[in-house]
Amino acid sequence: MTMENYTEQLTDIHNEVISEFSKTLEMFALNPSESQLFVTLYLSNRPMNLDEMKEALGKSKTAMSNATRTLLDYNLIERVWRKGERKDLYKAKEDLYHKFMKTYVRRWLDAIEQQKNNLNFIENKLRGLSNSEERVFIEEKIHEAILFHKSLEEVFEQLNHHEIE
Amino acid sequence: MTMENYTEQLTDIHNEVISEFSKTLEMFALNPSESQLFVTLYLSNRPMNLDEMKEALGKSKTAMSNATRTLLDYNLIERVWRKGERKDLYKAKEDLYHKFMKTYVRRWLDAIEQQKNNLNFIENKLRGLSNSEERVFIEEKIHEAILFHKSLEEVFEQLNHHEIE
DNA sequence: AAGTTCGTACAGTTTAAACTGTACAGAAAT
DNA sequence: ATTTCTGTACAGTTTAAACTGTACGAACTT
Repeated sequence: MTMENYTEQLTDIHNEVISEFSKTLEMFALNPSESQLFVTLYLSNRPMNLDEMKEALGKSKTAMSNATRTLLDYNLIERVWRKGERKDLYKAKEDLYHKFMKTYVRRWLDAIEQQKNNLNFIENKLRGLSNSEERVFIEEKIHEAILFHKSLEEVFEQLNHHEIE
Repeated sequence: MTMENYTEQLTDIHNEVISEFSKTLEMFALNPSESQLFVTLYLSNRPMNLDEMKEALGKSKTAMSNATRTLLDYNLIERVWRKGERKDLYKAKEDLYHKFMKTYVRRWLDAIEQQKNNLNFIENKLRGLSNSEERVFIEEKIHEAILFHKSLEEVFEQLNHHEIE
């Protein structure tokens, strides 16, 4: 096998991993650039700067800048300092599974809690109205919806405590 | 309180519930029409036909037709027969939480499994290549990614068995 | 201080998702 | 058999997300 062939095959595999892995990450409300960038950093044996990312994914520098910021927010990557290096460097965080679940589940739970609170507020507003068949029916439905949200919260809380073997 | 005022307030509450509850459902990869339609059926005390849905949500009949089909696929609503009624009638399924989690988690798991299998395939392809520092490094990363997928599968499997109080 | 370089804000473009209106096939009614 | 009605396929439009290129402030270099 020639040298060109070998590195070419490695590059292919590299791209295939990005393609597949990022599909999973996109399921967790990351957009394509964010997902692909994370996997790229994850597969890199050294930290990368914006220009290298841009080169690696064939996208604009702005897209890379935005994606890094989101991934930093989500605590999935970190900035790395290196002496004499002017450009910002980033690497994927270690301990992928825990970091990922923690961040993801947290965002998820926050959103669900918000909606649950709003439903509670609506329920209280409804209590101020006088009785009617219609009112009682809706009240019951809202109550059930709130329980549904509570169940979701409960089950996602469990994800936070689930240990990887 | 006048009668107009009363029903108006009930309508407001109705809409607020649709607004809030559908946000939660949208988090589970349902689109706006599907989410809103589900909540509408959920809050209705009787089955609805396409024209009633269209009226209730202010959207096109085509949108309602598409949304019902998806919700049927996801097993979240069911068709109801009524004597002498020509139009198709639909209602939300009972046992919201279990139906919802089951469908959702199933779709989720199927997708993750697919990507895990693809990563396994890539890993095997890599094994065919001769050794190098680069190869060993990537191989390790792919392996870790597969374990990540396995953990996700495991934890989502648990959701299927989680019981509502 | 003047000149570079870096990251990001912003406005504009492209691409994809959501939605609409029309037209039509199949079923029901007359 | 003809007409009416219902659900959906399809093509086209609107709206939102993703992305790009330019411009510029801040930080660094000379």
